[in-house]
Amino acid sequence: MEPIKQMPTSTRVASLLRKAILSGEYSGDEELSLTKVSNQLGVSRTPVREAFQQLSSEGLITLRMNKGAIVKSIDKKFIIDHFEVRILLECEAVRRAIKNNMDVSDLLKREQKLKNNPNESTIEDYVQVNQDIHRSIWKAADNQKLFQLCEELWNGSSTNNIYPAIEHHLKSLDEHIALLTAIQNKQADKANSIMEKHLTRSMNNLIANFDNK
Amino acid sequence: MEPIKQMPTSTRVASLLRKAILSGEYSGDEELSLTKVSNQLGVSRTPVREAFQQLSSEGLITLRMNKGAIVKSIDKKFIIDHFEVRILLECEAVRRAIKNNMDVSDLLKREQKLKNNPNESTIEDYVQVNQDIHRSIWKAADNQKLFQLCEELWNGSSTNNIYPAIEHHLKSLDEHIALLTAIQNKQADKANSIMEKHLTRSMNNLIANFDNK
DNA sequence: TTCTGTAATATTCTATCAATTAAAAGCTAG
DNA sequence: CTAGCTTTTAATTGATAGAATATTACAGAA
Repeated sequence: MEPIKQMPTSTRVASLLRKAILSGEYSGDEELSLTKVSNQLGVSRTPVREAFQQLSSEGLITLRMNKGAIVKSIDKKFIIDHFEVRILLECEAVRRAIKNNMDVSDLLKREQKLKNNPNESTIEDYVQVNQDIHRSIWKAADNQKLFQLCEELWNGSSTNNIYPAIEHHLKSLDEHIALLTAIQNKQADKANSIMEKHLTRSMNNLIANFDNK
Repeated sequence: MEPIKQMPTSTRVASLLRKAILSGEYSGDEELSLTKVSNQLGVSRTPVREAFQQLSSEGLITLRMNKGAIVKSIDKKFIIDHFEVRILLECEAVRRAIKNNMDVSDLLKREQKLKNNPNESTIEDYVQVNQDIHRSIWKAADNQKLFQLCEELWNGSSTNNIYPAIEHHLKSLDEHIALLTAIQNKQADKANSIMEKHLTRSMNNLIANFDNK
């Protein structure tokens, strides 16, 4: 038996609420009752409190002294604002990764493998390699703060938490290969442009999905 | 008697620890004991825990499951990384502020007043107008996420928390006037360049101060 | 030396107490 | 009798302390 490594309750609660907020289960400006959430989830109030603070620091809810929390309304502008910053930071990360001679050979191999054997791969494989590529780029940029913010924006981006649509990942595959190739050839401007288009497409995908509800 | 509006304990503790960490009172990779801190400050463990999470989200400490927290080592690279991202974001904010026709007349008046009456102004006045200028620019950029991150970086920047040196603010005064004027005249590139120099000077100031200890 | 079991120590979660806020009932004045 | 203000009351959050759980250190045996 594998001793399943258990997440802390506060983190679990935060993930749950994050998912719920980003997927639109709470309407904007709705009040989040601390006690209600704790009762619904069957946990104590303390971990829920901690989850609230976590989400507050991510900008998904706002806390008021002695008055509880209200959820930010997730509208079109929210998504655009989010991705504009993501584009700014991730493009900078790509530039720095190229300057630091990032090694992309392993990632390229994995992407090629996915491309050649599309039927043997699960959706989780795509998600995993997708995340690995982005994380590797942030890492190669060699700037702790930049890495931290990229990760924060990644987690707050509903694309990865909610709708890992298969078509989206298939299109991303070609973009990723082009991106990695550009990095390998040290074509900074080209890599930059690909990254921007890649993220813009993700954003539009999300907005379209958002408008349909 | 005035009913002083009290900050939550967790926020107070977080401020205390943030100041301590940024000013180098804790050596890098030092373990922070939850119970010790709570005993030292004479408060319960819960608010300290919440403060830890706050600081963790700011990247000043790292938490490990059931193993407590360790403080990030604040070295030269930490400061450089921090300011490189700040420059990236705040320069983008300036560009957007200009595009959105930011109104700088009030801020310009306040700066001129400070410049003309240097003796009637306290250090707090400089700090206040300094913060107001930057915040106004972020606000005028009209991007919630960008604003949030700029504020986060501002708070995590030791310049404002620790050493509000008077000479630094005097030099900043001229830079601010030049910056605001450039914004008023919609000279995006110029404003950008001024902002970058301004922040770089802050950074170098901080590094010099850091090396002296 | 290496592995295992026990003890100590620190963290995480729960339950209770205290303080603040919002609302409802009651009272006075017009 | 109604409007407006005060007081009381209900409910929610903030803080504290104790119970449960996980990790680390150390001692003893293979």
